[in-house]
Order: sequence, then C-alpha cells, then structure tokens
Amino acid sequence: MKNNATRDKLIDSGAQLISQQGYNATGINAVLKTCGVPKGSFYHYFSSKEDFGLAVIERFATRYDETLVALLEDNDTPPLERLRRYFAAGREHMHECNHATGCLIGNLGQELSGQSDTFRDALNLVFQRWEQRFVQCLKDAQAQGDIAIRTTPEALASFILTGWEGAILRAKMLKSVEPMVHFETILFQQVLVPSP
Amino acid sequence: MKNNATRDKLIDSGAQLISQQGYNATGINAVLKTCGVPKGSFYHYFSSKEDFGLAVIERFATRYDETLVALLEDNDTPPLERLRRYFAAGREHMHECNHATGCLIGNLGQELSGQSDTFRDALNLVFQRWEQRFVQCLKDAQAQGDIAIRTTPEALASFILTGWEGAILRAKMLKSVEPMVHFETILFQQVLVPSP
DNA sequence: AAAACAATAGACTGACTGGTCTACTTTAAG
DNA sequence: CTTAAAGTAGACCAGTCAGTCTATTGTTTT
Repeated sequence: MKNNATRDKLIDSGAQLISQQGYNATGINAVLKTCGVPKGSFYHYFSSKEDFGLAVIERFATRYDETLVALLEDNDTPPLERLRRYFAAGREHMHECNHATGCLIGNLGQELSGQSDTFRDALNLVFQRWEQRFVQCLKDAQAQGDIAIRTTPEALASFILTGWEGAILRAKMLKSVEPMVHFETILFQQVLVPSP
Repeated sequence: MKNNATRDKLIDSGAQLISQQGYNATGINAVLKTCGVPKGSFYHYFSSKEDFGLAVIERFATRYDETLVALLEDNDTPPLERLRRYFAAGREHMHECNHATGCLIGNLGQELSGQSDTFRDALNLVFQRWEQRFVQCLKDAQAQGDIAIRTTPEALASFILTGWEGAILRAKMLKSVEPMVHFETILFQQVLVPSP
C-alpha cells in the first residue's frame, strides 16, 4: 500500500539522478526510463514532482543520519577521532563519485531554497538534525578535555558543518578533494584544540 | 557592435533572475520579458543560452573582483580589518536580498559544475582569482605579524573562502545570517591569530 | 465468483523550452 | 542617393516538461 518496491525504485533512481544533475534538470520521464516504471505508477505513488522530491530528501536524510549516528556516537572511539573518521568517509565518497555529486542536501538547499519554501523547510530540518549530532560529539570532546569550546557547542557545530559543506562544493568545482583536506587540517590544528 | 545597451540590459536582467532562481530555472523568455527585449536581439548578441550564461558570469565576476580589490587591497587599513569589512559587506548583502540570492558564482558552481565542463572551468577560474586576493591579504597580515600561518597562505585562503561560501549557503536555507556570524567569530578567535 | 481496490501501463495534453526564421528598421559608408 | 550591414521584431518550430486520462491487470475481501 505505501512502501512498495516500485516506490523504492523510483526514489532510488530519483536520488541518483538528482544527485548528479540537480532537481530541475532531472525530468520525471528520465527517472521513469532509468528504472523502467511507467508514468501511471509514478503518479500513483506521488502526487507531484515536489512530493517526489520531498520523498527523495526524506529517504536520503534517514539513511545518512544512520551512518552519522554510527560514526559520531561510537562511544568506543574518542570524539575527535570520530570526527576525523566522518571527514575521511566524506572524502572517500567524493572520490567514489568522481567529484560529481557531493552532498544531496547541500545541493538541493542551494538549488531550491530560493524556489520553494516547502523544500527549504524540509532541507533546513535535515541540516538541523545533523547539526545536533555534531553538537553531541563536540560536547563529548569537551567533557573529555580534548577541546576547549570558546563559543558554544552549537556555534562550533554550525561552523564545522557549513565549512565542510563549502569545502564539498568547492571540491566538486575543482574536481579535487584538496579543499576538503585544507579544511580538515586547519580545523584540527587551530579550532578543535584543548585550552592553552 | 559588441558592447551595446541592449546586450547590457540582457546580461543585467539575466544576472538578477539567475541569482534568484538559478540557471536552469531561468528561461530565456523570462529574461526577455523583464527587460523588454525581443528574442531576435538575444540571439543576435548570444549564440546560445550557455553563451549567455558565460557572459553573465564574466560580468558578475569582473564587477565583484573590483569590490574585492577595493576591500582587500586597501593599504590604509590593517589586513585583518580588511577581512572583517569584507565579511561585514557580505552579511549586509545577505540582508539586502532577504537571504534569497547569496553568491552567484557559488550558486552556479553548485548547479552547473556537474552539468557542463565549460561552466565548471569558467566558475573555477573565478574562484581561483578570488582566492589569490585572499592569499595576498593574508600574506600582508603575516608580514605585519598580525597572524601566524601554520599551513600555507593558499591553504588558509581556501579554508576561508570555502567556509564563507558554506556559511552563505546555510544562511540562504536558514533565512538568517547566523551561520555567517558563527563563521566570522570562530575564524577571528581561533584561526586568524598571532603566534602564541 | 464477484465486486472493490491497488497497481501497472502508456497515450495524450497544454504549457513552455531553447532555438530558428524571415521581415523590417535603423545606421553608416561609398 | 544607394547599398550593405547591424540591430530589432516576433511568429514559429520541434522537443520536452509536469501532469491527466482511460484502460487493463493483480490482488484482496466478501
């Protein structure tokens, strides 16, 4: 009734195409073609392209949050090491996709937040959820005396997330993870440091 | 023959619309309508939409570089203060446009670098030019003993530019300059500091 | 077995896309 | 004054877009 294999195929194909080409540049017919589903099915499961886009976002966000929890809330690993692993995973993904996709949520935030408030709100929520994961990890690091937070954990989490998203964007343009490496280097060298 | 008032009108209207809606979401007819120019003129001055898009980028980049030079190479002002002013100007612009446009080059880099190598290369060049302006300003700051650069000026410039772009993107989604403020705060508090 | 509903199937629609075409007007040169 | 070119004007084209429609097939429920 709700969660069908066809529906899943549509969302997965959509996520892939939208990651590569963006939302506006991805036509419904293209999604249909790549997964061999007729149009009737599409409009059976989704009321509109926007509805579909929101489902793609939701699916991606849920999956991504799972890996985020696995990485950032791994209590067997020191908090700063968890962050290092998160960045390393991001870099690896960037290599895997040939510097082509980057972060779906960041991409869509850029493309759609000026176009539709519905999308903006949905994407914003995803980001806020992610930010909370970072806040928790930073608080852990602080509690263990690994870092001194001179503003607030929230401000620092915002700094890290926005900086990382910016680095991803630049990496996509440059077709090189260099900006991501620079970001990590300076972050760990000068920002995530214990009190002097 | 080349630089005509009609051509300028087209580029200006195009820049405005593309800033607000993105490249793909901006139709040629929409540009034509907002500036009252017939289609015949458009294809007289530009060979295609891509050609037009590149002209918009070039125009924007040139203008932006002028203000960048004015701000970052103002030798009457200490280097770090120049940077502060640059960020303040960016925040002001974000307010002026109601958190709607952000940075045209960043937007297009996001939207088009996966779609067209021509665009990617053009946008990349613009970013590299900007980065050089920051490198120079950071070297000035280093020479005056205002900051200690623990990596290279190039890496630090990359860090600043990507972080700032990320903050702008987030500000657009959040409809608030808060992420930009966080970025500035932590940057000046922990990264752009003299040697201990 | 029959009725009810979920799902598949794809032809079709009107609006809009980037781009072309021809005709007309203005400007400048010979 | 004539003529060629630059620029203006918009009707028009094929293709694509999101979305609709009707018809058919599967699967339950009664």
